[in-house]
Amino acid sequence: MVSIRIPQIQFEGASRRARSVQRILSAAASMFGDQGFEKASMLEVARAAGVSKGLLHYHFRSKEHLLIETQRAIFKQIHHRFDERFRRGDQGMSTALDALDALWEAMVDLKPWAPFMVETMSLATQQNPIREHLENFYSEAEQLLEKSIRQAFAEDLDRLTVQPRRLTKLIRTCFMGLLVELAQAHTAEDLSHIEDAYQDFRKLFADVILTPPSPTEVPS
Amino acid sequence: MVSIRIPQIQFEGASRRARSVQRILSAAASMFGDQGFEKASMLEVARAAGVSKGLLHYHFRSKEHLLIETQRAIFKQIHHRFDERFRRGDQGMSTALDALDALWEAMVDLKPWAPFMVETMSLATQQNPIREHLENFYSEAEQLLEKSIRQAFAEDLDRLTVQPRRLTKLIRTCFMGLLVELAQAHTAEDLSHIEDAYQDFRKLFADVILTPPSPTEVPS
DNA sequence: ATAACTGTACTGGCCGGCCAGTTTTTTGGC
DNA sequence: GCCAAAAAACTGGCCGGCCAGTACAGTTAT
Repeated sequence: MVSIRIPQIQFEGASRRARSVQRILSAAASMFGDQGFEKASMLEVARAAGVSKGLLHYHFRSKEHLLIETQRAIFKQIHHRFDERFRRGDQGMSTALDALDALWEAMVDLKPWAPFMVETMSLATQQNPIREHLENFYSEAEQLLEKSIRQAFAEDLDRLTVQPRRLTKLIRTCFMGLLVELAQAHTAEDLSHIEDAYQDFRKLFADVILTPPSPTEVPS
Repeated sequence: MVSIRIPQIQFEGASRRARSVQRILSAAASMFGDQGFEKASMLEVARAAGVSKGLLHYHFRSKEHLLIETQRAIFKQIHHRFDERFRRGDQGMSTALDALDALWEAMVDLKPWAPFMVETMSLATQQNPIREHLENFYSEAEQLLEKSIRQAFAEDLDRLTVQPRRLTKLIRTCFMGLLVELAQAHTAEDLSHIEDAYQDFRKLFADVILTPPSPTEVPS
């Protein structure tokens, strides 16, 4: 039997309905991440959530709808964590690098969901009826990222060597890579390597994107 | 019916057996990439390869073995393309950046297999009997990358601001991200954005990793 | 003569969806 | 408060279809 570690996604409503839905969504993210969408059965998800299989179809039209709603919940969670870290300006969070750190910390916090995210990344590349939905989520996340970047870099716009749009794509790609690595990490050593990688990315951004080499320096 | 575009993986043996195996492997990579490993059926793979279902089980013990062999063939292909680009020193390919370009070009050449690679990345994060095999492939690829990096940077080792081991992880992460983006790209516009992202990565590496900021410059 | 290959038929298991029936919660009249 | 009655939430088993794998007798290429 697979380890059943199910961190809760969220606690918004205290109604019976809301609680059940949350438990199902959390279990779904776990099972879909651990076993893959196709391999994980509705019965297993139900068992992991501690409810009956019928209830899954009562709250969600189909297995695919369950996946979509799970994805939606995870993205909501990411946005929430990101806002929480970044918006609470209690530590002078104002520079672009702080925003980057906020995003990274949100991702590390949500590491348990990384395998599920990678699964959806794979599903988004395949030919299936839910691809459009998944792409929309990623597109929305990218727009949020771009907005945050423009906001975070507001006071440093003139120091930027790369336009915000292009910088968004670059950071998106970085975090895609980091997400995959996070999902594959098993040991604490793996994790520290990934943390190193992030710190290197951070340094690259700090040195080149924000602070272009002094103009007196002549490139080869 | 799904589009059946099946670029050949390889043409090494001209024997009937070899030809059949190649066609099956190519079809498998296509179908597993398009539909996912679980969803794609052996019958569909057989049809796409233009052979009978029985032949699949004649050459491969099981569906999982077919996946492993497909993955092995793709990695072989990547190594081959990389060597082809990098080793043929007909254009003064000698610097580390040229090696990076060679790797990138190999990946772009093999873009049709990107969805399959992403699928295996996802499978590698999940709990299933083939994870170990997939991880081994990725581990071997990383070792090859590190070897190439040490070789490519041989004459610039003293200019490096990051140790080769750590640089390897960083580049691995970059290319993981780029691979995911490649797999999701549909339009030529998408592709050009990804190409931009690579060029930005390249510039970051060129400016910071290889050419540290002049020591007179004082960081904040 | 041997290896490669086809086509069909069969099986054993799994799973998504469905539904008839049960339990819990809410509602509203008193 | 209290108690039906209605509504919502929930259960568990059934069904039809799909699919990996097997078996095998016959066909084609080397």
